[in-house]
Amino acid sequence: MAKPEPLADPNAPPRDFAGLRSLLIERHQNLPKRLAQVARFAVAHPDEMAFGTAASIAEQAAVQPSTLVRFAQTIGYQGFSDLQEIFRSRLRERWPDYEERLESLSHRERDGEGVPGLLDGFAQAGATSLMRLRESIDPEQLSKAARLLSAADTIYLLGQRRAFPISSYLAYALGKLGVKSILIDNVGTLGAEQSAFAGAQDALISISFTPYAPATIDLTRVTAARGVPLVAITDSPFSPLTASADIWFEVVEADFAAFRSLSASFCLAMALAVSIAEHRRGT
Amino acid sequence: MAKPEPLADPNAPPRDFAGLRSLLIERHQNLPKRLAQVARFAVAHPDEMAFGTAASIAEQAAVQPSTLVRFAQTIGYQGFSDLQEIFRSRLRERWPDYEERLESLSHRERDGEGVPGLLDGFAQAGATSLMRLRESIDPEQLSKAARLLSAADTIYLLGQRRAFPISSYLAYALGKLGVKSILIDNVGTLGAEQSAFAGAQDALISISFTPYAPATIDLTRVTAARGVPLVAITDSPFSPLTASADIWFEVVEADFAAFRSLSASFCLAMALAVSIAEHRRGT
DNA sequence: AATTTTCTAGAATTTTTATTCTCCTTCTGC
DNA sequence: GCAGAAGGAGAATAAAAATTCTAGAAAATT
Repeated sequence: MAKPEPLADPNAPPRDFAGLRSLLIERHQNLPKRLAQVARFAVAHPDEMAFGTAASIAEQAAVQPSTLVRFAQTIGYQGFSDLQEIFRSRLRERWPDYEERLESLSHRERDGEGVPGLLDGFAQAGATSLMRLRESIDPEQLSKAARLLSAADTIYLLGQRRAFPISSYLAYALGKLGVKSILIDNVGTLGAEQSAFAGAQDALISISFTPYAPATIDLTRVTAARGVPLVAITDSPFSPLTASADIWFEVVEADFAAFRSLSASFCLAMALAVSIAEHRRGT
Repeated sequence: MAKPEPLADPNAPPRDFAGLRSLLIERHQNLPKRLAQVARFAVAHPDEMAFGTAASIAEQAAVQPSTLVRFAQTIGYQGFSDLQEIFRSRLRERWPDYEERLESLSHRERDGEGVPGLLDGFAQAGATSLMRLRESIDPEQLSKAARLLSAADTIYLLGQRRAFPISSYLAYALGKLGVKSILIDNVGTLGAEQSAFAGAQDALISISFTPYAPATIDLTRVTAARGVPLVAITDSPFSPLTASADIWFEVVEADFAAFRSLSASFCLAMALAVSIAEHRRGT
């Protein structure tokens, strides 16, 4: 063992931002003048530390670029780039990859914490999705969609595979709200027949996420081409649904363990259903 | 004026993220193949665009680094670095902190009016449900359920009306995870026939909430009576499902505008599905 | 089908950026 | 106030990154 592995090295620098931050705060007073200066700057402007180049940061912190390197090395990192990685990771919201997850999952399982980790993970993904949804949906769009849909005689609902739970839920909710709707469930591949009588006086809600189910795409296209107003719920502006949609919503769901949440999509669906009913009542 | 100032140049590329994003969405279809590919990647992974180097981004987007430069120049930027600056500025601008947002979520309800308030309301209900779920589910129960279900030959899935989205989602998720399952959708009231071959070597997941759908109750009772192990997801200890269940989970969903959230139920379903698969893999 | 134009991959080049090194300055302890 | 050590500035170097260039492939046009 000529080269001791830094597994539990107490001098090893922290790999996460929180740890680094407290380390800087703690050590900052017994650091040489310039290095303390850098430490203060780093704590005060973590964003700059993440994005800037050594030169630009040095200028703002009023030190030499080389001082930044010395600083990083004094703290215990390999160099400035190594240190910067920590600051960048803070802004990266990305979940660890699937493999890494599974790895840690099976490790924690031994300590009797495996399964609850799943529950927490999905709960977290769901909550994140809901937060994002609130920020990304334009109320005006929602209002417009509700107006368009409330004018429809019958609302046709289309969603296959992963989107099917949402379309079937909409059928349930609209029914309860007294709004006439037809669920195109494509049983027996009768989707074309189920949607055959939709006309310009009706409307269609199509829901599809990557990888877009061909049935949804095709049925949506032919139905919209017949002049049926279309509201789409999908996950990208490049989705095949957006082209023919009168109004479309982009819902980006967070994922965990390779499974995307559905919380945000359901939330939007519920809001849509209720606001259609409100519009109808107001008429 | 030898050098015209690009003040109101219509060809000038946007300097803010929102503008860039819509520009990409708009132009992406009349862009060459590779450049369109980059546009899609950029919209889908803005974080990567902000952090990565040209080489790393190129690899992930499956193009050449030089293509990124061409892309940036085609859009109107000086080069890749110039373009990247936009993506970075987005992360610099505002980094919303989680607590603050949660706070605003619970307070905004009061001054919510009409349609936008709906979205917030459902988001809040969903988030609340998820929080409660994390606290109320006993990890040990979940683990036991996963063990029981992973021992089954075929997993039968039953849920009607409001619970149907969940059972149909489970059919999708288990399929993707390579776990044999059958969805008892009761089409044509053929539920009894669909579940007829379930035996002691199989298992049943029944999902039902107040007011419990008669079809779910009846089918569950007769199937469980035949000795099929039963895991139930329901909303009360007094639910008609609990009596015959080997393991049951109580999921209490928050509601808004007379509609109960489904977030927690989905979250539990996902956790259950993945942990069944984990158990299987471990065997 | 032929020709022109546009587009792309990959190598070559230039530029930018981090790091190292040397020499000078500033403290510290006696 | 002097010797010695530690700290710091700035030039020099090495590494990495972006950009440009060129030949060839693909697409569009005639």
